[in-house]
Amino acid sequence: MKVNILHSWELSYTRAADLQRELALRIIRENHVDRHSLRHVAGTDVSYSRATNRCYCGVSVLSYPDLNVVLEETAVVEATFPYIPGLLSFREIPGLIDVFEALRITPDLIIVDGQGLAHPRRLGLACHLGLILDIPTIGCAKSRLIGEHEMPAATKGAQSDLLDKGEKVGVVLRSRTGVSPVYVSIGHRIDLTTAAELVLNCCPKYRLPETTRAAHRLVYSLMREHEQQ
DNA sequence: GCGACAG
DNA sequence: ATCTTGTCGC
Repeated sequence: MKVNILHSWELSYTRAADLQRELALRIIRENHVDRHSLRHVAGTDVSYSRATNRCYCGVSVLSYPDLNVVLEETAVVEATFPYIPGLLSFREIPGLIDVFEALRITPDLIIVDGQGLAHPRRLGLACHLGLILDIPTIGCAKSRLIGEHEMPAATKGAQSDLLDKGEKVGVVLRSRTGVSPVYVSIGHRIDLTTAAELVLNCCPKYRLPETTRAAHRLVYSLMREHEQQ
């Protein structure tokens, strides 16, 4: 599919942070997802090899609402940008761009493994990727980057607000009864209520969305065969 | 200065 | 994320 690169990926911390504040102004917080015409939901993930300094990137496209894998694509690139909290997208997106350029389907929605709006400058990985692909995205992270919240009830579906400086930037969602919650925030072209609802619909059995689980299996097995471990 | 800190 | 086996609990 077509990808708008938007900018360079070799930046200093200050330049990258400035760029994030600038790009954040372009994020569309209104819902553009029609849950009734939703057919293809994608999940992305990246695995790293400490030994070879390589990134294994992948996307799994699943049918919705039955959640079966219909198409997958991968890419292997050298890691250039280091992991810096708040700048994750500069580390992971270059490889993901390769993946989406090779993908023969344009997903209706992407659930990203990381934060969206729940970011210090309101441009987490999900927002950044959504802008570049111009596709609705949701950030679904396994742990917190910023914000305060109470713990939601232990029952699946329970949620509590994630607040940062008084702004509601996401929800802490119990995607499965009795396990630690996930952090959901909007990426691009969707609203928080719809985002939480769709993430829940993608978690019929486990804590993480089936999209994320499929993408994780994809890149992890790819790394294993490439590294011969 | 100190602690926090997606993957 | 990765380094790594078994083990506690529903």
